[in-house]
Parts: sequence; structure tokens; C-alpha cells
Amino acid sequence: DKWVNTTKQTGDIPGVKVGDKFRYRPELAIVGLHSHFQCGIDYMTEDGEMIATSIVESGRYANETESPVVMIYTGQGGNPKVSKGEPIDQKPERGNRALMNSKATGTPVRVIRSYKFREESGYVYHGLYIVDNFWRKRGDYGKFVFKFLLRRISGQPKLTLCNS
Amino acid sequence: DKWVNTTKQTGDIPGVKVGDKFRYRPELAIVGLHSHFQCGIDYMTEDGEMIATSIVESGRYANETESPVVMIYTGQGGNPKVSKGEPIDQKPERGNRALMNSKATGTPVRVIRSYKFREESGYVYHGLYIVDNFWRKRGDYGKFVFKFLLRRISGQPKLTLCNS
DNA sequence: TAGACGTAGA
DNA sequence: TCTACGTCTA
Repeated sequence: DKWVNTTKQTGDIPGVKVGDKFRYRPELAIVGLHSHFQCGIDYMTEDGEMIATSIVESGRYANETESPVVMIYTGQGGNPKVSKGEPIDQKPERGNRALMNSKATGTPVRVIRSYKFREESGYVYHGLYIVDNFWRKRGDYGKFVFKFLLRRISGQPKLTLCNS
Repeated sequence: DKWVNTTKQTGDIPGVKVGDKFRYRPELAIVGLHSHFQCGIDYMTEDGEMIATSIVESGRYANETESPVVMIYTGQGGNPKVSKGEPIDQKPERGNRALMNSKATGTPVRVIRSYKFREESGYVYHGLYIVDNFWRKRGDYGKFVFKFLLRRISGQPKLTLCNS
């Protein structure tokens, strides 16, 4: 009945390697990387706590990527590019709360990022990251947004990708 | 690069029979029934005129279906259930214009309708219809909408379907 | 029922 | 750039 019938889990997905490419968001759901068709942050409930399983970076939020192993990911909510209505302060709920809990528990988060290279575009699995820190600041619309500092776990295959 | 690479055409699609079911909108595009993922009215340009190739009825607009061979299809635009913004008068452009031209030229239009039966849902190809008439009236939001009277071409396989 | 970093075509 | 009868999870 549904495209997706996988159980949510944190960590690597068996059969999916770092660098694997996917053309469409639903494909990420099919293989179990990220269950949402649109939402950027996926999470599960473990012992009554929400824990992030994966995030997708598509460029619709103002994320700053400093290096191949560090990324700053913007929390969800209040982005008029994404949903209707006026910009509002992001709240520590849903995906934002889940990423906070991922930091607290040190749980790895799968990172998928969109790419565009010579007319070809899609999503690439970048591997596992740790939520190293988070803070709140004023975003482009003058409202508070959450920023999550993600650090790539070392020892994973190096990614050489033209992402711009 | 794209899911869809078919040439648009009016009339039946080779290999697709009346009664064929599809689970998702993109599947309609893949087989060539209807190229749009969301838009309800598909059309092509022929001799400089837009001609409707197919319509999808999903229940988001207020359509009245009187009988198995007649349907009244609402034009596109100004529906807050579908797109952002305030309700506005529908304009004789895009899909609406194309359906008007289909009436003028007597060109058959493929009709696909959503169905729901015992937890199973999807889309069914209902066959070819003629645009028999159209008019303008006040819709649910007080704005003008177009109504298209479609009449099923006789001689096609009978459809026995639980559509409600 | 509402929210969500979707997609393609005009 | 914007519109469009999507589709899922919570």
C-alpha cells in the first residue's frame, strides 16, 4: 500500500554505501535512508525520546558548509520558502528536538545531501555524522532558527563530490 | 534524467486499457497517460492551439458526477485547497483554455479518476470522453469557476467500480 | 488535519 | 519563476 515499509533505525543502512546516489526523494525512503518525501529531518522514538535518524540537505534552508567533515544544518520551521505563512521562531520540537536529543545521546545521524553536476542532480549519502553542538540565532527573516553543528565521523570513505 | 520521456498525444495510449489501475500520480506520467505530477489538466499544442490530452479527477475540486457516462469537471485555478492565496476567478487560460479548444475541435480527452476501495486507493483509467459543453458559474468561494461537461464516448468497455 | 529542504512543466 | 486535483508522517 505504501512505498515505504522499512523499520526506522539509526546508523548505516545495510546495502547502502557512502557515496551512493539517488535521483528522487522517494528513493531515499524506499531504501530506508530517510522516510520523508519532503521533510528534512527524520526521527524515531526510542525509550520515549525522539532521536534523529537522518537529515537531508537540499539547499532550501540557509546552511553553511565549512569543510568536508563539518556542516551547519538549520532546524526546521518558519521558512517561507518551504511552507506557507509568515516566518516565525523555530521551536524546540519535532526534528529540532530530535537533533538535540541526538547530541545528548551521541547518536550518529545519517546525512544525505543534494548535488548538481553537469545537468545531473540528485542526492548522495554522505555517511554518519555526530551532532556536536547546537545554538539559536536570528535567521534571514529576523526570526530565531536553530543551527546544528554536525561533524562527520572519521574512518568513513572519503567523498570527492562536486556539490556546487 | 526525467521520469517522463513520452511524447504527448491525444486518444488512447497503446498498452493501456480502460480499467487499468495505478497507485501513484507519477505512474500515470510514466505510461504516458498524464504528464503532470499534480496538475489536473494536461494538454499539448497542435497547430498553435492548446488541446487537452487528459484530465485527472482526485476530489480536490467540487466536481459533480451524475452518471457513469457524464461528468462535470471543474476548471483549474483559484482553489485554496490546491494552491496558496485567496480564491480568485478562474481564467480562460492553460488547462481551461485547452478544454475549451477540445470542445471546439471535438478531440477526445483521456479521463483518469481516483478511487478508494477497502483501504486500497489509486487511479483508474476511465477511457475517452468528449467535452460536450462548458460554462462559468460561482464556485464554493464566491468566485467564478469553469465547469466542463464531459461525456464518455460509447463503445468503450463498461467500468464497474466502487468509486466512493 | 496540518506540516514538510518535492517535482515537473509552462 | 511560479503553478499544480501529490503524498507521506506525526
